[in-house]
Amino acid sequence: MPHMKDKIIRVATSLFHRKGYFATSISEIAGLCGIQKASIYYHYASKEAILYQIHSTTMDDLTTYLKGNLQGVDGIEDCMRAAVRSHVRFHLERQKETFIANTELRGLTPEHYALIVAKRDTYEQIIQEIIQRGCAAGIFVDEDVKILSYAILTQCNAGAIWYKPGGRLTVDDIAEVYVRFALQGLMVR
Amino acid sequence: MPHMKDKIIRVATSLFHRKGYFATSISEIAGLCGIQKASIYYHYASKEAILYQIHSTTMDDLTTYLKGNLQGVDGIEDCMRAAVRSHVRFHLERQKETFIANTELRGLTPEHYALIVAKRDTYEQIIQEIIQRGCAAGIFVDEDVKILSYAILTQCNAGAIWYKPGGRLTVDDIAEVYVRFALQGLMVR
DNA sequence: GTCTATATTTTGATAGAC
DNA sequence: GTCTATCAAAATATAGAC
Repeated sequence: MPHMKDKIIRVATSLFHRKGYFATSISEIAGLCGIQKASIYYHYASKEAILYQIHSTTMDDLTTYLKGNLQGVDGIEDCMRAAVRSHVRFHLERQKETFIANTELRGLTPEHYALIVAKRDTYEQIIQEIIQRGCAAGIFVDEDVKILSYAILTQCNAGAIWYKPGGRLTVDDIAEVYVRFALQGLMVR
Repeated sequence: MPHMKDKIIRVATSLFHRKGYFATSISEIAGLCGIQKASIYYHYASKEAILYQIHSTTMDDLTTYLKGNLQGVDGIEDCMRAAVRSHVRFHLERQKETFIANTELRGLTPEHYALIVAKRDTYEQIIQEIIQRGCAAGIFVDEDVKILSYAILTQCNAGAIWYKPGGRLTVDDIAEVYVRFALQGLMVR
């Protein structure tokens, strides 16, 4: 991707994360890119197109990352560990984008909204299928699979809100806390 | 509280929840209240004052509700159950307000932001103290107390996002799922 | 307490030169 | 690929009549 088109995404991601999509203006994005606001429209058709791009690549990368981390893993319990670990790591390493993906859905056009929700459903289904298999096998607790999956995914997202790179705990430390907590909550005693 | 002042809050809460604070205009709020936008300013000094009012009463009510639900409860484990139950119920019963409280902090002035974060800290400390006592007593797992508390609080907030009143599960059903899942994750085996 | 009218600013987006 | 100039619409908020 050309240089400026990339830079616009990086700057917009930073601003959308800090101030929110609606509170961020095209001129602010342009200003931090060192160009005039009219020049933005050479690269993107609208402000919403920038938001959609962020959503789309974030969801694609998240799903690709999960599939890669599940490759060659055997056993339901280990699959679940790998899935939680993958989810947490991605959310901590791409904090700003995942925060936007979780909170700025309302800025999308109805068409784009539907596309992103479909991507999200695909991702969640991979996780839900693992939980489902564990419940059916009797090694996971007998609770509502959707509630369990949302609970686990959301508690991990929390990390992306308070995590500060370079702090007391590393990404791997935090990921393992969530893996242990989620698995302890899931496994029957 | 007088009639219209109340109605403005109810209408604004609904709009902020559905469209977000920045995407909602004063004229939309006024329109749904059946008055002109200028009349809003007789009741509130600014749009931000409306948002602050929502944040402030929601946090106060949340904390009051928790304290009431902990009254007379003995034992660390039962306190934790009561706390999670209280948290989930409040979030499901006051879905719109708690969603705003969790996602629209950035619309506040720096002064109001500091006040609301202080209220939130007070609330979290009550929960963290219970977890701390459980860890110290050796009945809860030996993990980072802040991570655990954020994980539990956030996973319950998730309910407020997807919960539809009148659906398959009642508020109490859902609360008990979260109580069991959180406690199972916390208790040492 | 609500109205009409308006001030002021800013927004997203477009046209056309270079 | 970036610029200047500009449009049209919408925003928050205020002034003053009733």
